[in-house]
Amino acid sequence: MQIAEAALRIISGKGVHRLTAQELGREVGIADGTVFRHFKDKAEIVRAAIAHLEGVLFKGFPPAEPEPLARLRSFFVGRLELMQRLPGVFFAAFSDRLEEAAGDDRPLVRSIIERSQAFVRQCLVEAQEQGLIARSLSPDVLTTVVIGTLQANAFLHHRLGVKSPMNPNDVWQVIETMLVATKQKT
Amino acid sequence: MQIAEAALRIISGKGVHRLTAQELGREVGIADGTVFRHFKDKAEIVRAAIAHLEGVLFKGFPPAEPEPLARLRSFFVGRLELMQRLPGVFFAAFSDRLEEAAGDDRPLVRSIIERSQAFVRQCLVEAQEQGLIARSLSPDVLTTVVIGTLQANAFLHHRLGVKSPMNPNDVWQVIETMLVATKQKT
Amino acid sequence: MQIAEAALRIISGKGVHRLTAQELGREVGIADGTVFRHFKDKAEIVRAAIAHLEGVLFKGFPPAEPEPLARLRSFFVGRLELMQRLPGVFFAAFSDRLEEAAGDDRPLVRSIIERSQAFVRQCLVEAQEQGLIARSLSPDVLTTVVIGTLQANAFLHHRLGVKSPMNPNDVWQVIETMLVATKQKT
Amino acid sequence: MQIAEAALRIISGKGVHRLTAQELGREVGIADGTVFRHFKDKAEIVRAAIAHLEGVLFKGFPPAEPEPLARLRSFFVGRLELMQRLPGVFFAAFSDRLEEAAGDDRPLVRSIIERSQAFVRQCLVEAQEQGLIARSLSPDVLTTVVIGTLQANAFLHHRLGVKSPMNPNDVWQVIETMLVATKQKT
DNA sequence: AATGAATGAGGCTTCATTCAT
DNA sequence: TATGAATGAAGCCTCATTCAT
Repeated sequence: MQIAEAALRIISGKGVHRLTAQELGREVGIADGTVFRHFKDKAEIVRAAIAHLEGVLFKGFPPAEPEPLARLRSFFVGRLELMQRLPGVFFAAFSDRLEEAAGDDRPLVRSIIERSQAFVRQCLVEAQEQGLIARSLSPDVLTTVVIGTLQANAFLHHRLGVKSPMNPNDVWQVIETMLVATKQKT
Repeated sequence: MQIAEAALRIISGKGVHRLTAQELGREVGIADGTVFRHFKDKAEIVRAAIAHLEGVLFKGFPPAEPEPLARLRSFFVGRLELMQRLPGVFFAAFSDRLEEAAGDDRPLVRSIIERSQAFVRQCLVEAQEQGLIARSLSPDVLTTVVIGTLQANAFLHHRLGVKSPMNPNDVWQVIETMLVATKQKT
Repeated sequence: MQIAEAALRIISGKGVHRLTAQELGREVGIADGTVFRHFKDKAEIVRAAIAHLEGVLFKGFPPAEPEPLARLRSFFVGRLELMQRLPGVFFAAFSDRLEEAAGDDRPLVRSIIERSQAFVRQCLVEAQEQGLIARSLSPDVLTTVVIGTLQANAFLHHRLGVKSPMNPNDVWQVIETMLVATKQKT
Repeated sequence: MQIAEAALRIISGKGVHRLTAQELGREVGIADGTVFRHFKDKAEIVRAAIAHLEGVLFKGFPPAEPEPLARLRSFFVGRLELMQRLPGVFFAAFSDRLEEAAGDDRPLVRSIIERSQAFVRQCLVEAQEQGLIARSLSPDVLTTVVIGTLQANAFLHHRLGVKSPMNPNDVWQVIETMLVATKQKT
């Protein structure tokens, strides 16, 4: 739905406090009152915006590669590429703007994050089982490292306005290098 | 100032949109109008809250250790410990709530982030120069890994409400293991 | 626009400080907040009120009479008649209420005054050129005499609440008598 | 009283809406609350300001000259000179700022005006009785001409910010010329 | 469905006035 | 008398939501 998209664009680009019926109407090209012909109230609009974000983030998810690190790479690079294409939208996933807008519906936002997180963790655990990564490292910590790197990239890109974003493959290369290096060490 | 503290507490705990004069007054124990005898307007309150946050985050900064990785460890563990003591406040540093509240004063928020970032990068570069970490890895990427891990921990802790937070030293151990492992590999 | 009219009515009748959104709403028959669906803010309302005043004052302006004193008479009597019909509105033109309400838009108010003033002066200069008034008298001073008489009439009428206003033609007759008398004298 | 003076200065210079306890305190050099140690409430302050204005305007009043036109001249020139010395204060006499500030005490302001007006009228009537001015002219109208000229001068000076004010004697000369010219005419 | 005026609550801010110190 | 924090009532303005057209 156009309105959900517009809502997501506004929230992530301008902030929750700019998500008003008027602004939405202007963005979509309808009158302010008309917005409520399509959605019962603002909460419903925010829910739709979150659903829209989830759709964008998890299109083609999960990746099909059988190798856990290749699968993780695919996910990771995909997300960074998405970030470069749709910086605002991607940033929204890690921002708390959505969460604030969601009000009572925080679980909706949370599920987006947990879904990614669970996937990353699963890949890492498999990689450890296959001896690709040192087994001694806590998969929970490794998960925060991987997710965090995505997050920090979104952060730098969107918040600090970094000019030339890093190449997604290069970023992954560094992560993978570190992950597998731990094995040699032991 | 009591009000600045209360403002930071509200922003990071309940969100920007709950930072109202009434809420602030209630938190401090004064009437809403009285707030503006101490601050010209809301923007000034937010500025004070940001300054307060900066004070908390950078108390005893930068760490004095001569070894770059020890210095980084000190910073990293310190931040994670802070997070466990003051989850809301710490989370605020990475959230965009403050930034939204700051309005025109975004540079204030940005400077907090850039200061940490520059420190982390400097430690990593020194470590590379001293041969502790593989020189081939981009310091910018490594910086996002380290900062991102902090960020993801704050995220998990505050947003997903993880019950038992990880031990700061354990988290650092994993990072350091990965960083130095890259050297052996080459 | 109804609101502009009401605003002018309130400002000139009760004073700037009574021009509140509530009062305006009451006058027009809408809620206070609704006022701002039609005008961005109070300044815009005041601007509209001034424009409305200008429209009322300069309807059919300038008079078409070819003789300068006849033209001036027409203007003068017209203004005094207007004063008797719309005392509040007319008074507003000379009051500083409007100016205070206008805030930054003082030029709008000033232009109303200067326009009348320039017209009066022009008539007097022409009359001097045609030998109807002694050439020795400063046109600037004469202008203040004519404008001032209007002003003082508005003042008496509105501020001192004079019961029976003077007849506009009689007032003009006195002025004209004095103006042309100066010629004989020389 | 210093406070009364300051109040008059503020009202006539900056407008009623700037007459606040804080502004008054700043002007006089005391704290805002202290203002109410000297005056019961704001209305009392305004009353004092009006009394102060009356004192300034009517110092040495009425002039002692026996000739009515000389007496009027003395008054007229005196007022214009006052205007050039204290533009704000003088303007206040004709402005409605004071009246707005006075609220319920409008009679106080009115009496200032009526006192001047009665004096001017008296001079003119005497002049007519002595045959200095044509008897046919309505003294009420003549009074508005004289008072109005003062008013218009204050207006030009203060409101339109005219750079070089007219010479008081020149202005009076024009008025007197016109007044006495009417006699010859008959 | 669409419109846009209207409502009314809520948030920011100012200020006269009070009062403990 | 002086101070200045505190109060509480307005006033401005925004916005979600409703509703007649």
